[in-house]
Amino acid sequence: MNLFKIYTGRLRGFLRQMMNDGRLPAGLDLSRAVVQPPRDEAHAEMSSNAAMVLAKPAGRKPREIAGMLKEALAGEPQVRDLEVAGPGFLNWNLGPEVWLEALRPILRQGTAYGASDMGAGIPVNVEYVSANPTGPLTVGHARGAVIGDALAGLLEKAGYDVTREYYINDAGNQVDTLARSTYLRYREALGLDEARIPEGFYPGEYLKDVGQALAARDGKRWLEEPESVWLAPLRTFAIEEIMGWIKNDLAKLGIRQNVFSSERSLVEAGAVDEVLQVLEQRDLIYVGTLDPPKGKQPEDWEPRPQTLFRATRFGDDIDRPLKKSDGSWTYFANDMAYHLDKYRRGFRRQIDVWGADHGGYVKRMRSAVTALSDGEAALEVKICQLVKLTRGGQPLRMSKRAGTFVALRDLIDEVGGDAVRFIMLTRKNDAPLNFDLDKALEQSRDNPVFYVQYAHARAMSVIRHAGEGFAGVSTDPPALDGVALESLTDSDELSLIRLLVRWPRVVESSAEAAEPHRIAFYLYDVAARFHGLWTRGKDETELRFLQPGAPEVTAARLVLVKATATVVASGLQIFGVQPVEELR
RNA sequence: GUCCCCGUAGCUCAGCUGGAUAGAGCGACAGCCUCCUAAGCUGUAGGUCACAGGUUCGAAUCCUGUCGGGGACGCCA
Repeated sequence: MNLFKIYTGRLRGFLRQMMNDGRLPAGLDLSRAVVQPPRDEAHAEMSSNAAMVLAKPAGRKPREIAGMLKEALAGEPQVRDLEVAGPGFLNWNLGPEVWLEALRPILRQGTAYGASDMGAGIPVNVEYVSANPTGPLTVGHARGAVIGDALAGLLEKAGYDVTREYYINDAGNQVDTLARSTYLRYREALGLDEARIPEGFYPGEYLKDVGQALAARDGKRWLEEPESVWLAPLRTFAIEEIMGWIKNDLAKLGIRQNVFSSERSLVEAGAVDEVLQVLEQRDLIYVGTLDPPKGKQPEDWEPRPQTLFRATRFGDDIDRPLKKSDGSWTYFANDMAYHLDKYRRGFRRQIDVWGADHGGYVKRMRSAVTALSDGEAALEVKICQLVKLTRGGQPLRMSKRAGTFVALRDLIDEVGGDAVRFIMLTRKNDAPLNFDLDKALEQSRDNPVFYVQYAHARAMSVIRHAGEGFAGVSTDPPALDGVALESLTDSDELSLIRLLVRWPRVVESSAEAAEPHRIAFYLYDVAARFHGLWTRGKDETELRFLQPGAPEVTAARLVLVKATATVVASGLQIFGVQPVEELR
């Protein structure tokens, strides 16, 4: 149920008729001819660009086509105030009863309202966070986590079959370094060494906890053993420990991924060899020597023949190495194996959410997915820009080396998971984000979490009041469903209704663009109109939602209030944020 | 040197994939509480959409170039 979709369909029906009876040339592409809310609500309630879009291919003047459409649409019983405007827009209004009736599905469907079948159950894999298991999550990771999870929720709402996935980078040098660093902390926990962490080890204090946990579990078991014995078990132990923290932090944000894929398991299962096979079959692999990188030149650069993937065939800038000089696979080779695995699990559409520092990696990975799937699968990459933490406008220094980086759990403890989630979604993923700790706690219009939650709480407050002191008015959805709505006539009421009715459209366009932040802005907009209406009731008491002595009016307004709360809750659900019943 | 992202009001940012007179918040200024939560609301001021070309009925949006900011550039992940 999406009014704009319905009218787009009708309009295209008329256009097809015109093509059939020769008033328009046959074979026109109608896909760009749509019915939308106009940019400026003052113009009309509905608007179509059809005449302008079709003018050129039809060889007719926009206003001429618009005129024909106007005539056709004039026969629709609900359409009124039809007019051709500007360069060829066709504008019209619907009778208020159409908008009022559109409120009912909101109450009937509850937070399911806005769901779409656009995705048609197509499987989509969204991979996000995928932080190295070498330390706790930072604020930077949180952004990718939140964006990825909200995107997954959005696509689900839009009818896709979404899998939420985390790729554990538990292979390679970094986790070996983790194991060695853990060993030092383990000795420290047993009182053996002063904790002086040499160069080349992870200095983070958090590893003390891992060392102690290990000592508690295994006692002195590893003390006399050589590295070759303890490396693997300590690595496993540390990774499991830290993944536990990570999952815990994610849970506090309401994020639960369905699948955790282990890089090491994939490699050990021979997934990289399969990649090589596929590449060889398609002649996409060769041994060659790369030119040294321009600009910042590594000191130890020497030309060396390497095993290369022909990424340039798929739009990358250079071919990419698959093997390190010690003979082990590059991260890229492993990652190819992982994405091949996702493809073989049935995902033709894959989305990865990465940090800004991986921007240079996008082309090669997209190339890889195209190559490995022979063009059947496509990878989209959402790059998340940096988060700048401030407090009262003053930047907080974040340095991993100095150990003063802000751990995600500290941020959550200070401002709460919901605030973290919502604020991280108030910017597009590819724009930098300022996160002000004071703002996140502020209870003002400046703080979008609060502002949107307040709208929901206010709505619920009205419904509570109605339930307490209004004879003849029921607040149950089934009872509200039968209520007459004609008394909703104020222009601000109708304007709020039109905004609520746009919700399914917002879901679809946001999902199509893979931009969850649009939901945040929409919810803010809904909140603003609701607060506005509320406050008008201060002066104009006849506009208050609850009208003693007028049960019909009160009931109709309760439908609107309930619908507002429902749409807000439906949006927050996509974000994994709990709508609050009241503010404390 | 190459590639990617960004540049919109004093500040922080939207702008529905090319539409009509470019919109919010903050800050500034002027107002609104006997009353469903003033934790809110209303109004005013503020713009060469970085710049220059191009594409077209129409450009903040698409293309090219320039300037400015950020990120990336074999054997880290």
